[in-house]
Parts: sequence; C-alpha cells; structure tokens
Amino acid sequence: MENNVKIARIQVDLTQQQLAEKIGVTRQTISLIEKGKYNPSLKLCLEICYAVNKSLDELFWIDQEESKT
Amino acid sequence: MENNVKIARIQVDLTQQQLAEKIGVTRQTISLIEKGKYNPSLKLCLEICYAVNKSLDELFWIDQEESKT
DNA sequence: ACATAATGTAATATATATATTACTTTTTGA
DNA sequence: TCAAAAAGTAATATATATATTACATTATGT
Repeated sequence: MENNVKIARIQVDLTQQQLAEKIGVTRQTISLIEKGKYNPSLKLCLEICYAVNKSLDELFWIDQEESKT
Repeated sequence: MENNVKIARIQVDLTQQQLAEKIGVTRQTISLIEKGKYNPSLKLCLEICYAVNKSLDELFWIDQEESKT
C-alpha cells in the first residue's frame, strides 16, 4: 500500500510526531502508513490530506494495474 | 461520511449486489458505505473506484470545513 | 394491485486498524 | 564524533470495519 505521505509531510516541514499530534493519532500509526504497512481508514486519509494540504488522489491513488502487484 | 458512491454505481448500471460481488465484499458493506455509516478502508475505497471508473477525489473527497459538521 | 428485485437494517462473530508502552536503529546538527 | 531527535518496530490491548445471517422496507415492471 504505497503512498506519498512521507514526501508531503516533509514538504510542509512536519515530523511524524507533529503530524500525528495535529491529526490526533499515534506516531506509530503515521510511521506504519508511510511504510505502507497499514490500510488506513478513509477518515484518517482525509485528515492527513488536510494536514499536509494535498488531495486524496495526490497522496493515496494507486493505478489499478500496480495495485495488483 | 458522505460520498458519491451511489451516483457513480448507478452511472455504470450496477446494483449494490453486483458491485459488491465485483469487489469481493458484502452487499451490506456497500449499502452502509453509500449511506455514510461506515468509514471504509483505503483499499476498499480504491476497489470501489476501480469498479466504477472514478478517482478517490471524485468519490470520497470532503472539504475540510464540511468534514467538521 | 401484485410479484419480484433492490435496498435498508439489526444481531452477532471475526478480522484488523489503531493505541499503548517500550525499545532499537537511523538521522541530524554542533 | 557524539548527543539528541527522529524514525523503525515489536507485543499486547482495544475499537471498529467487515462478514454472516436473516428479515423488513422500498422500488420497479407488468
């Protein structure tokens, strides 16, 4: 489950800890999402988007073909 | 948790049942998501997108302000 | 009006996202 | 270098998404 959260987070100059606090979630949750080891909920995806000023598609879209691999 | 799943599903002429089968999920899950009573996982959101040929933003985006209400 | 399909929804069970705590490894800056 | 910050990660607990089964309600076509 790859995504662009890490890049976007760094662009707005936040640490995992800061992003987590801003959203009201644990640092571990952010870490695991960035590593692609979690399948986050839509609500959490949206909160991440708001925090880093990106859209769902920008952060989480995966083409159908690559999603199979 | 509003979304545009129902509209998109009807546009591609699928019943909840057919969409559910296409994705490999229960009809009830589709029903509850359309009704805004579930907070679906990113993976499921993507599978719905693929099935109805829409993007995450098209189906699931909610502006930050309206997400608070 | 009626039969059937489609959809809503409730109760319980199960899988898994997320929290909590804690420790390790890697990065960064002086 | 070296110390501190940042990030990776493991174990267990908890909350909740989703499955299962079943029944009720609404929509659709004849």
